[in-house]
Amino acid sequence: MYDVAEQADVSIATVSRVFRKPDAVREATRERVMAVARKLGYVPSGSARGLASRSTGVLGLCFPDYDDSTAGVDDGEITLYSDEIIRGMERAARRHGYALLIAASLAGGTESLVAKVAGRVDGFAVLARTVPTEELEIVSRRLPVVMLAGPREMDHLDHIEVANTDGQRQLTRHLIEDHGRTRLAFVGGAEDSPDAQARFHGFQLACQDAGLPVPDAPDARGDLTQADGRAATEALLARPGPAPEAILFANDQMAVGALRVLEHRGLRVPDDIAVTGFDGIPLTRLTRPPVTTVRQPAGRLGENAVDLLVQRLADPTRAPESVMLPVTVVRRESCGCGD
Amino acid sequence: MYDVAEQADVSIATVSRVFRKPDAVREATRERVMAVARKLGYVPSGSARGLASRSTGVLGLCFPDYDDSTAGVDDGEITLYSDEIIRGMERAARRHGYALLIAASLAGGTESLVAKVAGRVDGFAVLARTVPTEELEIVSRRLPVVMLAGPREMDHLDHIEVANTDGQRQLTRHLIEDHGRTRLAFVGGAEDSPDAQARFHGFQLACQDAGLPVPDAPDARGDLTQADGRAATEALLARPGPAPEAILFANDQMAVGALRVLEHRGLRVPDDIAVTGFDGIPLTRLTRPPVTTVRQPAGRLGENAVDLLVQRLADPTRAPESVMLPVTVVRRESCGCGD
DNA sequence: GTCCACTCTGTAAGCGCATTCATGGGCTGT
DNA sequence: ACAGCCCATGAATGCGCTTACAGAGTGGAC
Repeated sequence: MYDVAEQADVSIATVSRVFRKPDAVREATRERVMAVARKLGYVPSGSARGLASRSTGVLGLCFPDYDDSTAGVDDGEITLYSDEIIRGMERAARRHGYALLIAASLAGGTESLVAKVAGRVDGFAVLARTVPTEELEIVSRRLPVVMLAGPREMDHLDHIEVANTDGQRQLTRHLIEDHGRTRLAFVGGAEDSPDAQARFHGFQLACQDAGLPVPDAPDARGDLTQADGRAATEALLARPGPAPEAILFANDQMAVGALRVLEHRGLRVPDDIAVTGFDGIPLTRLTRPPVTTVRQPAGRLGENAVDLLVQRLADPTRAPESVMLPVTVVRRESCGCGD
Repeated sequence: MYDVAEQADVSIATVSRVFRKPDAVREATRERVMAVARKLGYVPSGSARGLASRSTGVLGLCFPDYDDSTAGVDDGEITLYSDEIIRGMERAARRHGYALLIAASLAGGTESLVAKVAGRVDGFAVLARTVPTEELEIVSRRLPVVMLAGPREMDHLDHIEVANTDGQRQLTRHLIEDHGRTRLAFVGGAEDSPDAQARFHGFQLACQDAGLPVPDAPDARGDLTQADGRAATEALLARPGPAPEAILFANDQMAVGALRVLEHRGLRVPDDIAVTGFDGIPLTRLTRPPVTTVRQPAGRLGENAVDLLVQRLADPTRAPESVMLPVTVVRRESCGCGD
């Protein structure tokens, strides 16, 4: 910048103005500066600007590394949930003039989040359970943080969640009322998965609504993978007594896994047994039969996150907001609906 | 930082050391500082650090916004190519201690890339044709840039591409030699799509290899969407003379589109006519029949990009490198292979 | 011709941190 | 007990930019 100023025979302040508020500089001067800048290949330092202006123009997103968890064994088979969120955030951020900094949670100890993201952005979003609460607590005192999905752990943060409970409740009701299934089994996720919990709760509510017996716990649990879906299904079918008329899974991957087991056993879906999932991953529409599920608006999660951040940046005194994003029951063949 | 220093009764230099080189500070001091930092919720400013240390610890990625182009009409049906690249880069970047800044190309004029990304990162990758060459030219004088996919436009940049030509050539040879198809039709992309061009060229080479007539241009073109795939297929079938024994598409989306048309017309795939795609998107394995295609290693594109950047950062004098990533022919039913 | 009101540009003071260099204190060895 | 060393720390400088603030020029109204 100093070089540009010198060669254009102006002060660095003017160079700065040319880029920040071009209107404040006479046209002749501006063009002269621009020309020199181009010639010299001037690239303004984001760091310096950030330092001087106390804002970086960047928003952040922290998400878990799915490497060895939900990713689904079948390589790249699904658009990962977080991919959609990233995309949604990127779009929205761009609209607002921000860039997006992303970082999967790193094993690198406490320093990680703070050093990697918090110091470089004007605000950021965190996928629930990605970052230790304590650390969030600290960081959120310095800059806006919005929590994505999962329950609201810290009530002074903005927070966006999807209507897990309501979605599962609707889906269950559909099974009961529209398809007359009453012998239902629910396959949950790990006990510490809030989403899976909420979905099970929705299942409970629907049972209650219909006057069916309300179970205390899922009939089986799995780790949200296809393999666990298969295992859970085997387990359910091995139970004494009549087989369930429908199995509701806490997520799609498990439901898809179940399909294979059922087919293998000669059980027809949905005639002999209905199957449902949750999440709305693309895979569900491509299986045979296509799986009835509940679609999560992952992209909108990201967009809303940016909106909240931008709003809070504009007015830090706003009251923390908690948004509940609606979900959509997607009826397909696996529950008995035509396609 | 000044506050922390004051309350911990040390100088700011010591606070800095506690975070940068903890070993250089006596343990007692270090813990005292850490305690105060935690108490105060100290978050080091990335900008200031970047300024002082002349490096940001961030790598960047510029990619086109697929909003209204390749995205595929079927909402979220595919893992977008760039999603995989993002993921690959993020992983690799994290391994090397970098964070990732992403920005889809923005309509915001020339200022955009430079202001948004270049100034904030230590180096970045660009998906081919995302950024005007001239702008890249300028920026690449200041920091490492690696070009992803597409032909090598600037020979002083590091560059990674996938073996489009070779892949299509192999695939075509497979069709000819292993399935005995000789009446082939190729559906290309837009004329200014280097990837599609390269693939067509591979097709030409294979024809030549086999002593078949070598076409000058694709038999049809489309915009890489399913809709265009359908249209192209209709067009081909409407031509006078015998129908082709195989249609090779420049990408998967078009091939998938074709499947529907063929089924509708009562043509069996692959018995009456073989179909192949290119890219290896997940969708291809889920159609009926599954589509033979060529898988692109998108994730590895991203990882390699980071590797190149890191290497160049370590040694700016290295000679520019051009990496060609191998692709894999994935044989499935649509070409006549068993599944 | 004078004075005022603008417009455009320059001056200078930081922004929060890393880092070099100097300094002081403790320790070793004698 | 003293010289010599090293380790831990502090003081000071600068990274490249933004942004009041002030100053210089320009034009118009009187």
